[in-house]
Amino acid sequence: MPTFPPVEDQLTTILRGAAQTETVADLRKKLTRSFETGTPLRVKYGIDPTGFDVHLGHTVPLRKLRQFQALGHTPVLIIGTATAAVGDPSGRDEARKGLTPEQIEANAGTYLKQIATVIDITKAEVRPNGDWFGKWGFTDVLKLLSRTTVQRMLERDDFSKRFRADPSVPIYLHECLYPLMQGHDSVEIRADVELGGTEQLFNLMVGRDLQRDAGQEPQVCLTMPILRGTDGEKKMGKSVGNYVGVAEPAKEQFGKTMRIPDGLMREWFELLTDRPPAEIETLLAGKPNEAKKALGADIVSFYHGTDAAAEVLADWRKQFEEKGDPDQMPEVTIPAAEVVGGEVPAVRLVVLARLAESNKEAKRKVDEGAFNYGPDRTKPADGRAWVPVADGLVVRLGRKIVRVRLG
RNA sequence: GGGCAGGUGGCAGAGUGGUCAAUUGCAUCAGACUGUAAAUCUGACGGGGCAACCCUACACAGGUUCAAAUCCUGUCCUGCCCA
Repeated sequence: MPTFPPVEDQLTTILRGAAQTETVADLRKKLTRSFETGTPLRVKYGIDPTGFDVHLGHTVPLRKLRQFQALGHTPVLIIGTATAAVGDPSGRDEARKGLTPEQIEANAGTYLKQIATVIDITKAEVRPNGDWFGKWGFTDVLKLLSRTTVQRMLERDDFSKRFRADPSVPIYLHECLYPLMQGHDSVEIRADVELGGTEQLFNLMVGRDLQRDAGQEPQVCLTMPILRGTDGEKKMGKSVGNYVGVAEPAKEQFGKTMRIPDGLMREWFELLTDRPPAEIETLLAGKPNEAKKALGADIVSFYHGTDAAAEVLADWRKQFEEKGDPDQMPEVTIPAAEVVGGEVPAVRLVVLARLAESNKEAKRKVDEGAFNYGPDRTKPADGRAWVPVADGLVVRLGRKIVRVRLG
């Protein structure tokens, strides 16, 4: 029989960092029973495979799931293969576009791999909700729909905002199905606890209702604060482009972290690292730059290991504090045929090195003095000037830096 | 089904026959300053060309015109009101 830490200790861990818990009393009850009977709680977290990148925003609830796992409970991951086709309206001011089955299928695989960096997926249950919704007939859908009312749907903030906006923003009927589907997932897997961001509260609560209807004990809904993205304003998200992906290279993760506004550091430390509160306070009281480097190193260590973090940090110092070149930089191979007499026109070089998307842009950047090359950071006189190119030449444009290989 | 209002660059939102590759704000990129932060200032911001100029673009398809984002017809889509 599995054994668990004392109930009150578990509660302390679980509630740390949580935004809202519906309800703590229910949670205590479930934990107590679990402790007494040696039965792990089933902790649900759902993710819709709507893109290729799992980002740090997703990891906030995932890290909570990891804590549950560490305490001995069972994570149940719902891969929203069915729900992704609908699109979650939560926190949205417009409809999401549903995805095609092919896209969903492709995304689901890469998602799991990325989620595995946060929780031990071999000891978790992974359930695509297409497994049950795929078997549904129209009468099943009708039955699910009859569980709620238009009034209750309109109560939710996302919808009422869209409804009242002038001009109003469409609310499609299928979007109303989403919370019901998510709620039904809880019935299927008999969830004890469901995790989500604060904007998920409505959806999570629907699960409670549906479970009650099905004669199950309602799940505990645990919401985590929403992580703001690199811009320090908006919720981290794919569409806004303010995210740091868990699968990104160490250097990217570190660089993006260094560029977040200072005011965001506390939030990120608290939601993305395991640092004890006292240490966070000490770091934040010190030099912001040092604190941010510590934050970046924490994040990189988690996904790429401490060695990678040390390497990235060393490169950072080299590049920005000693104004040199980092050891690690991307390489771009340019065809030898482009080189005439050992030289290439500046604009052409910028394009070939993929530092700019078009000749126009390349020319502009060269004219702006954003481009330089070689150890002396030579700037060409203008876009037409010929640049001597040898294998291994380092070229820079703004903060982008690339080593050129001849091929 | 009927009436009305709309669909413009990543977003918001001007533009109602040539002066429009399209004002402005946000976002983005770059330069200066810095801690690759913030704030501030400056510049850029469809593609090809050194350039004259050419090509593509203002929901989609046609049409009128020397000339269309702008006018006409049809299609698709959205909102509001009525049923």
